[in-house]
Amino acid sequence: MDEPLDLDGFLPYRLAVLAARTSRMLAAAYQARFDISIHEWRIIAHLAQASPVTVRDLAARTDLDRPAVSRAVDRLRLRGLVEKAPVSTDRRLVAIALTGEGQALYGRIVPLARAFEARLGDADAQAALMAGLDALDTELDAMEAAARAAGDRNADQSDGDGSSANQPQSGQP
Amino acid sequence: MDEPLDLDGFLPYRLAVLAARTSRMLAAAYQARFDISIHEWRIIAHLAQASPVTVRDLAARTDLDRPAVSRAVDRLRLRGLVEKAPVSTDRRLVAIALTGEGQALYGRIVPLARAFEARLGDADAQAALMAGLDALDTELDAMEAAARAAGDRNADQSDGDGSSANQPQSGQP
DNA sequence: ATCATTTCATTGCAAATGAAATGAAGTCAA
DNA sequence: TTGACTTCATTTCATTTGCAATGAAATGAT
Repeated sequence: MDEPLDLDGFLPYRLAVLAARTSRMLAAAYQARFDISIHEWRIIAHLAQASPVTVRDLAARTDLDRPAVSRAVDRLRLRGLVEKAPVSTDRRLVAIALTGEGQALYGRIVPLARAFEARLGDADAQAALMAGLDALDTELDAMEAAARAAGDRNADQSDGDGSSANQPQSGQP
Repeated sequence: MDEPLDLDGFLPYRLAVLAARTSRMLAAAYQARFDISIHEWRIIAHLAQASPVTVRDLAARTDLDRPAVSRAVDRLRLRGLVEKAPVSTDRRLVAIALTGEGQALYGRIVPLARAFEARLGDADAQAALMAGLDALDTELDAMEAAARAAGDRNADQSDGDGSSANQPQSGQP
């Protein structure tokens, strides 16, 4: 090895740090006022968009693992923000939806989220960044597909549940 | 509120999900083989670049909070990968450096990291994404500076330690 | 129909994390 | 010099998370 990695020029690192920072700053807009964690907000936002949703689908859509979703949903349920119902066609499934109270809370947070996003740069800059992220998404999909096609043992092991969780996500662009 | 937020078009969300996914897939390249967590890798990578470093500076550079750094460093120390030494000029400080073993491990992971990055898109695409991320970084800095200048009570509270941790980071471009 | 396998949501366990607290050391003002 | 205040790394405490396990339900093969 000739030179240490230059972290500031290393894309995965740069992406991770800025994403964490962005999340933290957005969360600052709603956490103290509404006592909602990042995971909980993400779940609420998805439920507001498509409802009811199963744990499995919610996990895929939010890029969270299923225990995390299950627990976050239970926390939200304790606060009357979401409700769960069995699915008659498949008794394994649980249908999760926002309550009226959850909808109201969502409506109060959305303006904060929009205002925050508006400060991240003008429309052109944001469009450019989104295009870059879309391209990255495509590359990651390709990498995962290649790993599956190769039947590579290491990749199979490390992708494990992640691969199956991502599959429906890729199917819903 | 007229319409629910379109999460796929919401930049902070898109960024968070792709960053998490990227990190997870990169981590898959080294976690099973070397039993190194994402935080630990980040710390090792920084120590390989600049050493010795204090917990404070390491926390700032890795965008982690100080307890997390302190603990990760202790885990790495238990494995003989890093060492700690007091700083004679300021007894509060602890100087952290990679051991020979830590350097060797770093050297084995770097090719994996580089190979992973190379698969994230061609040089032009990556450069465009990095440019977008740099612009975002600038916006986030500006937002934090504005919050501090306004002396806004809410922003001060939620930024708290984060602001002071980010300060040296901004000063080392 | 039976049985093997897969899928689902939840739970258990151990480890990690975040916020607050702590005690030591340093800086600054009077 | 003393005392107030700040900074540092670590620890405590409560909570969350990740992985594995679990039991129920569904699917597929025979």
